[in-house]
Amino acid sequence: MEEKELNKVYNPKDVEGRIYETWQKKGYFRAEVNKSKKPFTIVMPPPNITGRLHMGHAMDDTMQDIIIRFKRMQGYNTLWVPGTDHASIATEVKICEQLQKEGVNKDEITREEFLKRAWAWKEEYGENIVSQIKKLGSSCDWSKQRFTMDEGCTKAVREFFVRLYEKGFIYKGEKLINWCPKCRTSISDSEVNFEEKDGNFWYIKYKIENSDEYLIVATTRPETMFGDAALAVNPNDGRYKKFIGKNVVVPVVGRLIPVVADDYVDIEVGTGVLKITPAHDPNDFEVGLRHDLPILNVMNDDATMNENTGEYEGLDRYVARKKLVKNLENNGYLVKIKDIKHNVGTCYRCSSVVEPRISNQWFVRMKDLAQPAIECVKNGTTSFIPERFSKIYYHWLENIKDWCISRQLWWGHRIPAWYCDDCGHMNVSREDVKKCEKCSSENLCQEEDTLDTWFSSGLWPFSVLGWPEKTPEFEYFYPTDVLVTGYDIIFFWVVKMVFSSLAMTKREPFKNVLIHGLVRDSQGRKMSKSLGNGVDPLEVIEKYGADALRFSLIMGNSPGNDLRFFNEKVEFCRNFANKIWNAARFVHMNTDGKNVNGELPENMCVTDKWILSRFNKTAKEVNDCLEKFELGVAAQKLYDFIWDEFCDWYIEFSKISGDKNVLLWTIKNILALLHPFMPFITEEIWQSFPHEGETLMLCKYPKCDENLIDKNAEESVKILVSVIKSVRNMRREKNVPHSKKIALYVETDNLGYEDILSKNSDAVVKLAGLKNLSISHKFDVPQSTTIINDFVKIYVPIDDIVNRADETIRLQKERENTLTQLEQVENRLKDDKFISRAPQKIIDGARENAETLRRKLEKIEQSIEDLK
RNA sequence: GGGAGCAUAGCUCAGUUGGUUAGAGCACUUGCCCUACAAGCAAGGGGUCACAGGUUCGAGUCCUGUUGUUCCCACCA
Repeated sequence: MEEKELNKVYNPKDVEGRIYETWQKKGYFRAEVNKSKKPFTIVMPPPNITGRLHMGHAMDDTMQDIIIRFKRMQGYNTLWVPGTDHASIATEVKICEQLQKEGVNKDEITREEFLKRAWAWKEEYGENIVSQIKKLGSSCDWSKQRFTMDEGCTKAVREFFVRLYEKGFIYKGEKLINWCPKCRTSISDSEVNFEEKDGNFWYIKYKIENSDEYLIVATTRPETMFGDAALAVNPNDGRYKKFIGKNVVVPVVGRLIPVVADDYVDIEVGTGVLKITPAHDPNDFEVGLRHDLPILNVMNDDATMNENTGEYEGLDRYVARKKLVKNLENNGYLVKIKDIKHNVGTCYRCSSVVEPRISNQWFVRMKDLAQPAIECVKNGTTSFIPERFSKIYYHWLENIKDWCISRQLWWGHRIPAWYCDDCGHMNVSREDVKKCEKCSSENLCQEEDTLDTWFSSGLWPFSVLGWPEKTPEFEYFYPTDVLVTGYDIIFFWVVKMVFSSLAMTKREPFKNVLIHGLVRDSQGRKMSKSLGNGVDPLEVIEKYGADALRFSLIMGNSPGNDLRFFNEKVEFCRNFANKIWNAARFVHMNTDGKNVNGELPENMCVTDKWILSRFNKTAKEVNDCLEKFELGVAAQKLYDFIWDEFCDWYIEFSKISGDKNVLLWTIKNILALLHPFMPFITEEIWQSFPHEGETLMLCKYPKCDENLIDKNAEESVKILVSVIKSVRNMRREKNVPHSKKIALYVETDNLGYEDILSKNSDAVVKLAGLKNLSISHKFDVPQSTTIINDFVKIYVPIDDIVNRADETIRLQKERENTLTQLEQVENRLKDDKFISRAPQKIIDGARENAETLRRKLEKIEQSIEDLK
């Protein structure tokens, strides 16, 4: 890139692709182990290979890129590892859909054929999202890109599984799990969403054996009756005490089951009698265990009724329900039907109603693994930002249940267990087993089930660095510094990474967890496919540019809070980019070919000193905010400084006076300070100025230089600005257009004020639209309007517009306002408690303020006097 | 049932460990092409910081309660 003329309007499309390619080609994103430098590591949450970039990713990746660019410019050896997730259920669903389109059913092809398709799918679409992430400007080390099912990750998964198994944390057993009949797999508790749906209570009579008496049970799922193992009542329920121990007849089915007493039964709910179906309800399962009840499964994988349901076998659960209710009604067992609303568990992937079901699955015993994960945050090894999310994290871990990790899917990490056909022994091993370790038989078959996706993504922060090998990368870059993710994924993912990491590496996976909210639509609704309200980040980039999108997702947003997405906001961020672009054009016009090198001169005028002071203060604030991950505030500070102080004031001043080296110095440092937020435009402009080094992204991040903080200069410019603003204000009040040049008399007995105003009179004349500026300690200007600001008294003679009566009224109003303010301050200063307890700094401030107001009041009163 | 967030200008949101007169963008009003920028410049109007108490010299900020609202967890008798 060479120096060249800049267009009048910034066009991101001409810039972004070209710059990104250069960055990548030059290898600026690459990180190598270098023990002489301090590492800073972020591992990107891997997007699903089924995914398309959405606003959530855009925000997540922008946050990470800002942090990583900041740290890179600070001199850290920064590594940002990207990658993708195989997303077992989501991808399997896609493959099945693809098959269906060809008229093929999943059971009609072999596992091998299926996997071949899945890999082909991954190859074809898996990189889509990667190219989209690049469009954002993300500076990840693409040479270290990983995939949760690549060789290394697979090795890590096996190592993790076997180690947990050997320590007894993994077991296989018949337990009640959530079953999705559509995906035909088990899913974990956190993968179930509860949705409120309309339903019914069916009140059904269960006759007591050899008696005319009966108990009435209210149920929402009558079809599970076939699996009833008992009725249960509360032992303290007087109504039913006499039935405890007796048998009842299951209607229609005719089977005898006992009435048991159990505290779980709530006397208040329903009829106070509960049917116990251990194979199809988690609570019933527990009750069943306590009373040693038989477990009778009544459904198939696809939620049709099974062989235990007689004539109902083969019917879908809802068809069977209808038929059964009819049957109950016809035979006089149905007492009544009540409409209710209740929460029904649904699959987080396909939204089908989940069937709780007894099943033989693999589990991780969580309790002992959870404890260190709790400790890790409690003792501050890992911190949540904002802190409040640690509460959610604790609550979840403290109430943790065993984790069902087996899935009846093909796409994923197949569980490394081999069953011996001869002796039945189960071989669990890191390597594929060819021979039974017990009987040496070679008749082995591997477990059909695969592992939950989160089982492998839980290892992500360390598996991507080479674990279980002790690679140099793992030794150097691990633990990572910060994880950036949304609050919706704390249970799914964050907790799993923490406990897995602690168990395997003995270290925390990351030092900080920066949590952000959801990106919502302009009405505050969640962006979703079904609502069709999603905004495509790529379209936004196309229209406004990546920098504008990035800035709009960050500015003014605080950690952990949701963000509403408005095109208008992107628009004003685009305008901001354009503002900088034009400021740069101005600098070029004033520096090109003029022997300006951007080195700060020895002697500077007050406005130069002022902008340097303001810049350094801003740099300090921005650095502080970034260290604390307060990206939204940092962006806001940059916006305010660049637009208000640099563009609106400094550039205007610089048209009159000031060293062009300071102008160039300031804009170049502004570009550096802004670079992590808006990487493309800052790089493009920086390249257009004379520069050292190849790229802005590897320049030193500006820090606050205390030597350039200049309190006097700031105070002086405050006076200039105040006078200029007073005049502009008066123009508006009196309807004097800027084109009408006016004479100005500034009265002050402060030599400092006089000095600063006379030295910068050109600036005041230009910016306030004056004919001339006179400064003295005393003026007598008849037929003039008088402005009294915090510093000086100003006379503006304008014959045709001054009206004595109006002037008096205006000044009296002014007097009232000032008086009220003065009273407030004086009251405070009269308060002994304030004087004795407030810090000296505040008291001094108040005194100074009172003095200023008093002087102002004096001047106003005198002016009123003069008008008489 | 348990927990958390939010409530600030017409709208969307900032507001650092409590500190003088509470900010921004958009929208609105008025005037401007002043040779970087009309995707702009200048100026202005608009707020009982949800309500009620409390702590404090001082509360948008801390504490308690109330109301409204959103979300998370638990839960399909």
